[in-house]
Amino acid sequence: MGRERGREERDFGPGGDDTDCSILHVDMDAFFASVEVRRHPELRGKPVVVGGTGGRGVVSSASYEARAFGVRSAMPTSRARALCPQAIFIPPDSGAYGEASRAVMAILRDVTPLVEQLSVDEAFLDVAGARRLLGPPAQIAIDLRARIARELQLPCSVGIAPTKFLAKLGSARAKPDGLLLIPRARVLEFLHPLPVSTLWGVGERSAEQLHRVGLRTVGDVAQAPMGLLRSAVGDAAATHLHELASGRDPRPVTTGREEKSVGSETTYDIDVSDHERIKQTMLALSGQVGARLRAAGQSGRTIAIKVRFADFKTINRSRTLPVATDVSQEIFQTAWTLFRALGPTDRIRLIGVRVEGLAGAEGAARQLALGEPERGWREAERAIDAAASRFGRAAVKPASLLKAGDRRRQPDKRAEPDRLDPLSDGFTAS
DNA sequence: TCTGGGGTCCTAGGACCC
DNA sequence: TCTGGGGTCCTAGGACCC
Repeated sequence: MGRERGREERDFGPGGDDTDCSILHVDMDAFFASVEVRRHPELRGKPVVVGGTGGRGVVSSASYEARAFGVRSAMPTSRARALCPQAIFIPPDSGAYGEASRAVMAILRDVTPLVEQLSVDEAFLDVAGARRLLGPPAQIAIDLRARIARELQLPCSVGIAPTKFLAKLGSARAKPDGLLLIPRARVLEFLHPLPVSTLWGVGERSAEQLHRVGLRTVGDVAQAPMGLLRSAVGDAAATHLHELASGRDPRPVTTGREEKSVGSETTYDIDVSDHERIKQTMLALSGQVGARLRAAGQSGRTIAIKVRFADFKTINRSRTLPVATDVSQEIFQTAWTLFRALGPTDRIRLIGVRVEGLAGAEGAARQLALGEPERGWREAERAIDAAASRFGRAAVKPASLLKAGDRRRQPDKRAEPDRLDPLSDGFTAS
């Protein structure tokens, strides 16, 4: 096993022991922060925090300079400010990160079509088939890092190992801006001293359960009797964790995973009691979800809402329709019915709308053929989609989302519901 | 310090069918 | 007249990941 930061050639030359290490895990370093630094070069070397800057924001990404002060992802922005007041705080720009992500993934796919994208900033590659053309995996990783740095000016770390889980551990250990090869012969030596929380699928709760029965390291889990493991985390997880802890992980790198649900949610700056306000939010969220479904040519049968109360208690309610839909109006009507069924509520912090059980658009097509009443809505919404793609989403919106003043002037883009997508309950163009 | 928004997967109970 | 067990679908909750 060798660690590299600018010393790749010596540690990972073609003679390196990367026999049957054909899985690469590529993970961008402090991705959002790095993209911001790239477009604002004056920020280089400074603590940069990307995250919600409103009262209830959390940190999405922190540069390593900010991490030195203890700033971490998912931490409330207010805490990050307390830890590092001199940091530069930047609101997220998902469009920019998506664009950077596509550029990264394109480079990865240039190496091999066997790329499994895990999230916006990480992916697995199986380079077994690329060996003959591009050299041993370690060399491929070295070239890949160099190319991403040169063409995109973005740092990343790469793990190389016999399995996905180990490759992921490798990239984590190599950060920032490094590379780590874990040869098969040294897998257990690497794995067993690590804390149980390193295992994929072990979060705070499972770690607690494992600690409770005396298991603290990955080695402990590998050697634990299955009965004990099952009592701590349940049947399925026990089997899975025991495999991972033993260095086994048969999951292949797979391409083209299908999406299973599409949702949108929003947290209020101040908890809301007014159900009319909730209704407007649901209308807007349903509009976003419907628009994304239609853009993706998908539809789903199950409509789910999520409600988080002031005390952070969170509930979900769902209803499955006889026929899949991609119609915002139908999503909204179902969501609103589910909400009203709750009766009077405590103050609400978050509202979410999600469509699950996705299938291609055949469901929707069938509905169209049957001439069901949603047909009118679908056509109206398609017209809005077309207008929005020409003039922007802000140009078209449901009349009920316009504030009184907006009826006479341009929509106020800063007003919360106006950022949300149109619904067709009588739309207007501006 | 007070907890975002995008998701996936698992469990468990009840309904319903055979 | 009382009752088994398997399979599938639906709903709710929760853990987890990035």
